[in-house]
Amino acid sequence: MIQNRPPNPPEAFFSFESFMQTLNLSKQDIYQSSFDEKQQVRRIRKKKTIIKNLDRIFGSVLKISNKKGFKAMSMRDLSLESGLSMGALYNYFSGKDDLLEMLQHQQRSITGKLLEERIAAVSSPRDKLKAAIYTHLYLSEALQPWFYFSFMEAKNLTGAEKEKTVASERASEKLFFDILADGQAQDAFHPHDPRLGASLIKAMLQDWYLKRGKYATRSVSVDQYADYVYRFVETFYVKAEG
Amino acid sequence: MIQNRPPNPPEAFFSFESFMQTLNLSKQDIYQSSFDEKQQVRRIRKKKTIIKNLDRIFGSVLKISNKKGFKAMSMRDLSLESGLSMGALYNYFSGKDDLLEMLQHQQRSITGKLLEERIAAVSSPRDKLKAAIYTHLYLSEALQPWFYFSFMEAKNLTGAEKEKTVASERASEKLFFDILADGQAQDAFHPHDPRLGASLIKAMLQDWYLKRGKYATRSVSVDQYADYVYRFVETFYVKAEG
DNA sequence: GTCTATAGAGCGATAGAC
DNA sequence: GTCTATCGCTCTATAGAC
Repeated sequence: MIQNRPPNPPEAFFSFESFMQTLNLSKQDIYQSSFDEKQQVRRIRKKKTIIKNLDRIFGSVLKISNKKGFKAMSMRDLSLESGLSMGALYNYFSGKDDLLEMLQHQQRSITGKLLEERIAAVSSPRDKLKAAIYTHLYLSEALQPWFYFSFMEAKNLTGAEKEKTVASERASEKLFFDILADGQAQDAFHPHDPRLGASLIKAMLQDWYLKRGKYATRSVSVDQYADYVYRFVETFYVKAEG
Repeated sequence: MIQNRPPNPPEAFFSFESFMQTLNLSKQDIYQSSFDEKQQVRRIRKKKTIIKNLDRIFGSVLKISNKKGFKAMSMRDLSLESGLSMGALYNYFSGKDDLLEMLQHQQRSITGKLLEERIAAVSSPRDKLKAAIYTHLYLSEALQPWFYFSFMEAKNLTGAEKEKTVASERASEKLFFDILADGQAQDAFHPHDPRLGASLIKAMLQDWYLKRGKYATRSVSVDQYADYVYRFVETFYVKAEG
């Protein structure tokens, strides 16, 4: 088990359990820094309080919004669900818009960071494809309410938030596009249109967080799903080795 | 072009253009019969008026709801968008609930009817798989706003409507499950788990109507998409012939 | 005792029912 | 057009950690 300088890809790279450890660290960092960055009238000093309350707030926003929509969520709903008073809530954000912005920003930060890191950690097109599929599924498993929220609320966004969301969406699709195109350039993948391919892969990844309940009912684990999706994709794109 | 007793599958079975002719007939029938069935206080006699106005109403409901959600749509919005007065509107349905019910009922009727018909028209597992994929895509292309609406509003439904929607969703997944399972039983398909397979196929079909704008921007036609999806699925499931 | 963090009534604006 | 319910948000007294 204990091993120095793990090979490439490292052991347990394709296991949800070990993925979660990495994620939890990132999440705290991002809570903290996103709160520091906005130099608003800040009266809260204790790091622990900030993280604890932000976690409650975001969790409650997602819970309520995923039931009845962000727009239909009142601040009183949020106060009730989170157990924080109206006054307390407004110490953590400057308004409903700001709250939405924070939520979106954090999801994008975590997702982008981890996807990039883990794809960069491997080298062959085949490994990159596998890493991208697994990591995306692990992320959406760990942060399912965020992913669901982001999808459902996307069409209600306006202005800068809308643009950022669209850009982020495009970037993650381009990531798969690039892997497929590189694989073809290296003669490792079959020459199927990588643009449509990237869309279809994303569609399959998306189903995991949009229909999370269905898969839970059927006791399908994220690792089982990832394995099936990867084999499906591999059969179509990856040329036989040797 | 003119041909007696077309073979199985008939010519132009896999072309969106010819599919549309079948659909337009079905749609009129269903408008008419769904309106006749509900023996409410009916003051409208002329068939032409009924179809014309129901089409306006449903079109408007979908347009507004797909922008801001069905719940957020007021009857005033609908009156404005459809060009019908509040009084006129209430000749066609008894309230917002009833309107929703009619909309859902019609989508289910058309979808179920055409899917069944067209799958029954072919016999081999391979043809059935192809017919199911193409027909589902053609349906969601022709009725994109309906499909989008149904997906987005699903979580806001209650009671009997919710149950019917869930049942319909399950039925269409089972349809793909059965095709895959039959194919395996006949030794025509590889033995990959048909349950997960049905889910993944549905996920890819779903992307067509959820991201319709994206594919339009890229000038991907429904026939191109259908071809790609089918080849993708075929590679994984269908055994080489001979 | 000091000061951070919270409580929750209250304000003005507004959207929807009638 | 009116009227009410509810919205986002603010204000300031005070509870409680140190």
